[in-house]
Amino acid sequence: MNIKYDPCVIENKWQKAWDDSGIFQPEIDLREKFFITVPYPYLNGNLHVGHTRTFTIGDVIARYKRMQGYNVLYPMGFHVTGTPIVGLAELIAKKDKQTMEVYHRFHSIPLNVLSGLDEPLKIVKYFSREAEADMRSIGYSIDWRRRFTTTDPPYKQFITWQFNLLRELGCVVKGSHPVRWCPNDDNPVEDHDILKGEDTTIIDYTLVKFKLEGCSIILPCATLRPETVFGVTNLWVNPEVIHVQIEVTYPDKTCEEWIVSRDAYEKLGFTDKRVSVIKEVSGVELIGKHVTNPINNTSVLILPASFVNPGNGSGIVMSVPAHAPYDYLALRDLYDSNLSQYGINEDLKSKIKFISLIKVPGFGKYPAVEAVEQLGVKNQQDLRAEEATKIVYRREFHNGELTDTTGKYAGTKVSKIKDILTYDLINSRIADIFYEFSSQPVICRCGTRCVVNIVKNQWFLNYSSPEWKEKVYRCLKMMDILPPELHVEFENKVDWLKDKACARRKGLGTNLPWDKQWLIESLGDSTIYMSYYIIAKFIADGITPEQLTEAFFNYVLLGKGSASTVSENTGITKETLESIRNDINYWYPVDMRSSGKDLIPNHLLFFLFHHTAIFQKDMWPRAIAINGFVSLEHKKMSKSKGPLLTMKKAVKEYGADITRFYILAASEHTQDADWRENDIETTKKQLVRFYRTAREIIALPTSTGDLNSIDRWLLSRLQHKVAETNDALQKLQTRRALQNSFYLILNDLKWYERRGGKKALPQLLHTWTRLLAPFTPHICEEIWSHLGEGFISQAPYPAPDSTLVDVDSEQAEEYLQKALEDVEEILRVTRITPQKIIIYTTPQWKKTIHKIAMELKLTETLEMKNVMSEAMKDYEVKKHGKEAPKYVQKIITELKNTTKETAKSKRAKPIIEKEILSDARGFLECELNCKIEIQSADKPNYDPQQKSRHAEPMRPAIYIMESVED
RNA sequence: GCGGAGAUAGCCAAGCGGUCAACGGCGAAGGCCUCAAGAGCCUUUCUCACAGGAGUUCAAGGGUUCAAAUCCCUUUCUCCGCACCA
Repeated sequence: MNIKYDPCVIENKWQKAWDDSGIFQPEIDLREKFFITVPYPYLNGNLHVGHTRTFTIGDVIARYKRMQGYNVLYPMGFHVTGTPIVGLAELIAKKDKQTMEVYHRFHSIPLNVLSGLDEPLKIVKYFSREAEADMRSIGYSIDWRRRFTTTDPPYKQFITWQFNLLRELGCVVKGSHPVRWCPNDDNPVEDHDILKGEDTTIIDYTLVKFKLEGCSIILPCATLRPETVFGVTNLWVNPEVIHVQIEVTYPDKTCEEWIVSRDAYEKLGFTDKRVSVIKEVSGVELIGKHVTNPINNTSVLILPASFVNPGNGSGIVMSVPAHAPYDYLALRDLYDSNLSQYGINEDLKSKIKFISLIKVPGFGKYPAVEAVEQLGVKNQQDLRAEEATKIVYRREFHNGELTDTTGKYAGTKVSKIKDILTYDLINSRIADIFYEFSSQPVICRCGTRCVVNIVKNQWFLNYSSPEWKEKVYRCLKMMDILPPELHVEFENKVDWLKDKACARRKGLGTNLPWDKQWLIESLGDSTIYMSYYIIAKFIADGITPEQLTEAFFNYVLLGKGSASTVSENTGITKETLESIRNDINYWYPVDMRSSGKDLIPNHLLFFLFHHTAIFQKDMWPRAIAINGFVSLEHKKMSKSKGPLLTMKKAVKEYGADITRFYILAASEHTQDADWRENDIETTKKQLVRFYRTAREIIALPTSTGDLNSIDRWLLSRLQHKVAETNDALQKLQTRRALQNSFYLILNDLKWYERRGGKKALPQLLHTWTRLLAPFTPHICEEIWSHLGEGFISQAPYPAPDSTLVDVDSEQAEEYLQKALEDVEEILRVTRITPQKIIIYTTPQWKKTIHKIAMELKLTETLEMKNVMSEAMKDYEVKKHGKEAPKYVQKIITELKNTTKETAKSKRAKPIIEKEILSDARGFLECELNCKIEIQSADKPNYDPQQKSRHAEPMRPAIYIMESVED
């Protein structure tokens, strides 16, 4: 072995050896299979340390399972479908400053190469080559024969088949949905295209149609609480605002006349209705008129209110003073004002009767009134009005129930009513949906103010279907989710998932087979592609896209039809077809999908939905594992803005094994890992050290003779670490696995060497190297090449060997460590320079009592009198009859505070203290730099300070003689 | 707002009813080794203590228990997702 640890040399060597031997290119055999996948990367940049974490976890499990004897398949592909790559090409083509800067600096792309990446296909080609090189350079055990890109023509055939099938199965429906829209670009606005208002969401208001009395003109009111229509006492119109009377044409050609604000008119232009202005109407004109509440045909008055914002909703607001503090306040403010200018002369106080429609604990009939009074809100401008509103809305929503005022809806929970009522109102044509941003304005990068647009005739995957969801729940029930606490999260997300638009206009991808003007949305085409890895291997052997017919996929993936018929139709030989089908049967389903936590509410969900829709139960995924993100020195990474650390750069700087080790040990499961320069430097030192230790052990001459206690101790301790590591890996706890397989073993090794151990080193290394192989495969191969046969990647993974567990030696060492610690502590506290130290072993009578107490603890009869009566039968104890009760009392208190299990484990064979101390005398003298004498507390030769009294089982007494000159 | 995760010593982070003053790592201090540096090794790192001890801790407050960092309740704070974007 080379003296110096040179990661680069070792890693290149073994990567080549793996590649040449094809050991990561599995074929069907008699072994049990294990199919593990991670989400393929999206290629709008180089792979970074975030990918590194997810992919390395996948690789560790793949390697672990392989060493456990499974036939493991770990494949990889590339995702390029969608808009970001197209967008990136455009940005590069026009030499966008930030893009060039980020991709040059953070993605480490030479400027001359970068400027050439001005077309999507060039980007795909460049990054897929880089990504494969990166993943090879970090030593992933990937079967590269199965690699593909989502725009490959054969893959498109696969997607085409999938979507045709989904449509046949009734999973695809047509509909429309609201999106953020830039009228200038005439396009939906994505998050990164937004200049202002990124956090804005689209809210769906219910638009209730009040009819102006005496004509058919409609005054629509937008509300988030449609149930309150039962409590409307009046409408609010802003007298300052000029409204418009418009003609509204529905898709079914029916026409209505509405009066709304000008803003609302413009927004309506982007809905599924056609609108045109008839004339302007001032707010003042409307005030004082009456409208009919469509829900109960009551007549309500229109009143003036300056708070009505024409930019929000329809510009006309319904007033529910019983349940809306603002409405109550506005009304109260009007009580004393003169409204005769609007032709209103009646006394509002007596005319307008509040209508209660929600019953909620903690409030009486009119929650709004009560809240306003409790908080002492003065008027509409008072800031506490907002607080009152929040309190009322929240309580009503969560605990409220509708009263008899609402007729057939009485008794319904407020939290459930919105969907039901809106549906009913729309059906009877007295309401409509009106979309609005949650906050204004939303500005596109081009500077234009965005609107909500309804994209019409869009294709949807109907994830909201209860039957489909039911299948997914069933699938989840059978699955392992790691960490298990996320199981609930998955179920919640399934519940929450609604229909999802699955077609888009822009980007790379596969056309919707039955409506070619649409492209299949990029998450929809990444749901069952794990099965395609199995087919991909055969496609590489020369099958053309034209041969990949629907019948082909139906046969190989679903087992429908027969090989001979498909062979006739496609020209693919029957044997090939059968062997593809066999491969599918063998490898599928996916045994584990390991992924970052960001993919839970989208990709992983769709992964489950599509599998349950397309495949039979036995092909449904078996497990999902989730991991967290990686940050850089506490800062969030960003592909497009930086900071970013690429996999390439990390491997180049530190080497594959160090990078792998570091990222795996940095954190567990869903917790985020923070990449720190300083920490990875120490990881480097650790591996250098491991290498050196291994080299030294290998160079050791073969030792003979029996193992000593300390050797047995080392090997015994090793078994616990092996067991822990295996357990951690089963649960995908890479951090815990490394803590045990590396740091804790290293610490044992330090103690072992300090104690002068040597004989067990080769055996330790033999196990240790294999234990670490999944994490740091290259360095382990290198060491293994001096230890064992073949590749360590194929060597058996260590399992705990119970025959090597040696409780006695572990207890002996614990005893010794404790004794040493005690001496050191005394020395520290007293600051004595010792001349000689006498250690007194436990007297026989205490051992006897200890033993009796332990036994009684196990039978739950640990009482003073029981111990005493039993102990006093012993002659030695009797001799110490005076001291005995005190010791018994002490031991009882101690044991009361421990569990039975602990007591049991401590009860193991009583150790021979004298022997342990005598064996370790040389060691102790050396450590403490003075003479050590061992005496028994039964009859000490020399005990000037009566220290021997302190001796107890597992804890000797100590007397330190001070050096005279100090 | 909804849903999820979390708050542990200077920092990262384990523990999730008794073996806990609390694994492990980093950082810091002292010592050994060395011509020296680095590496390595040992010790210390909540407070107090010249005999192996004692005291106060695990976001805050309350509770259950013989026993709580660990279980229950309340409060405060942090992070993540909430979609048509991969």
